[in-house]
Amino acid sequence: MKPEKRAPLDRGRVADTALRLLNETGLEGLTLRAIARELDVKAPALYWHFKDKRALLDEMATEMYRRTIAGAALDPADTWRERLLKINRHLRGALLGYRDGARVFSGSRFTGTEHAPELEANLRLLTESGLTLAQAVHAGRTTHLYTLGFVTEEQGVRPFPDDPGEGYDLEERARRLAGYPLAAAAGKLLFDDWDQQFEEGLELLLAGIAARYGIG
Amino acid sequence: MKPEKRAPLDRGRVADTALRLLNETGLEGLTLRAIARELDVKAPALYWHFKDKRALLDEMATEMYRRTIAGAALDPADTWRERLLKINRHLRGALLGYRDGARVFSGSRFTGTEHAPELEANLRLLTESGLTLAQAVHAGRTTHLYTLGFVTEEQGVRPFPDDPGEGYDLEERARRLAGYPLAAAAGKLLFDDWDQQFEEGLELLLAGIAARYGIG
DNA sequence: TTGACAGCTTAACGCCGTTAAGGGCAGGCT
DNA sequence: AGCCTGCCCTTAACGGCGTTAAGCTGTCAA
Repeated sequence: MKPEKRAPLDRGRVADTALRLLNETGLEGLTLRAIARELDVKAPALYWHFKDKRALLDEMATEMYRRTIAGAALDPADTWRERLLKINRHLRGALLGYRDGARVFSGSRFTGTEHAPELEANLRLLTESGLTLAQAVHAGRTTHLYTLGFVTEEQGVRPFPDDPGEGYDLEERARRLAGYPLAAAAGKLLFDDWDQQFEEGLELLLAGIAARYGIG
Repeated sequence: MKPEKRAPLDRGRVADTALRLLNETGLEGLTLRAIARELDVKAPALYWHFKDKRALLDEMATEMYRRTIAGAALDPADTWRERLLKINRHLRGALLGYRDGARVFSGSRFTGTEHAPELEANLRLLTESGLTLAQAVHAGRTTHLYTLGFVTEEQGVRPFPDDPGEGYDLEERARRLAGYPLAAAAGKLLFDDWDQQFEEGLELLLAGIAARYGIG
């Protein structure tokens, strides 16, 4: 009965395992020791593959991005509108797929240049739709940062991807805000139906891009 | 020679001191021991005033918000456009006033109901400008989350409030992105002139609100 | 057979948030 | 005067964290 030798690690396997573990533990509980245990290894072994924990988190964010664009199926015949919608919906979907996904993602920097082809394609599509390069950058970045801000908030209030409900006591909130009728009434709008909230914000941005940059 | 007795602590003094210290140490270095040392006290003393570190961070965020609206000078005669501009510019300014300000702020929940009057006033102004309550909520929330996302990114790239420059090597970036001319050219647009970038995103949102909700 | 080097372990360091237990000191009651 | 109560803080310690130093093991080329 041999001890069933483990195959040697590599950056990819570590990042994959860490991403899987993230959904069980959350960012707080995602320790190097826990990741190492999952890989049947001791914590300092990870330092052979990553300079430090930041580098591992960066790799995780990069992998999240890889999976985002892999599932996106970008059609070169998209209109600028469809493209911006797709990108941001897929980004939100990918971030929601991991507990604390938005916090991990927006705290990290990509490790390689794998994001470049997609960025290039998007900029090309937007400029060919009649935007200047600067306008295309503004449009892409503003929607991107809105999406990050939105999902960060969403996951702050509703930490678990599959959790249907609140964790946030709306009744209690309404009681505290008696005397502020509009603010109180805003509660169910603010903490309900995240999908529709997100879509509405995107629509506002797209309408603004169309109006301000004069494209259809 | 008496040991010059210290006045007893309270939540406010602790939060103030922690906010001041935040600018020296950053969020990573903001430990309970460091805060306690600054207050001439030992770390466990803080647990008399706060249930745990989260509660202290929440109080810090609330104090940041208090200072934001204190400096805002909201005019009841504002148009909806001026109001949304003011709110979000002031919010960004306040967040930029602290190292990791956006991360502290968006990871926290307010401790009281002090934000209610301002929220109520803003909703009233927006609805009186011709928006439904739901539209007002969408407009306010979308701009708010854009601002949070923007400053989070901004402070991630440029951690120090007073730091004029980059920390981000644009030349090296351009070299890596050779072969992706649009992406490469986007670099100086992306990492330069943050003020103007922020304003442009706000303008997109305001244009979208005006267009989609049919107000002037 | 030797040597180099990749890939891992063991041991330890200093720091973290947090808890348990108790000390000092003010003010009111008897 | 003596005592009690409750506030505000200290000392000591716990388990866990990221990280480093040093050394062990196996593989493979010379």
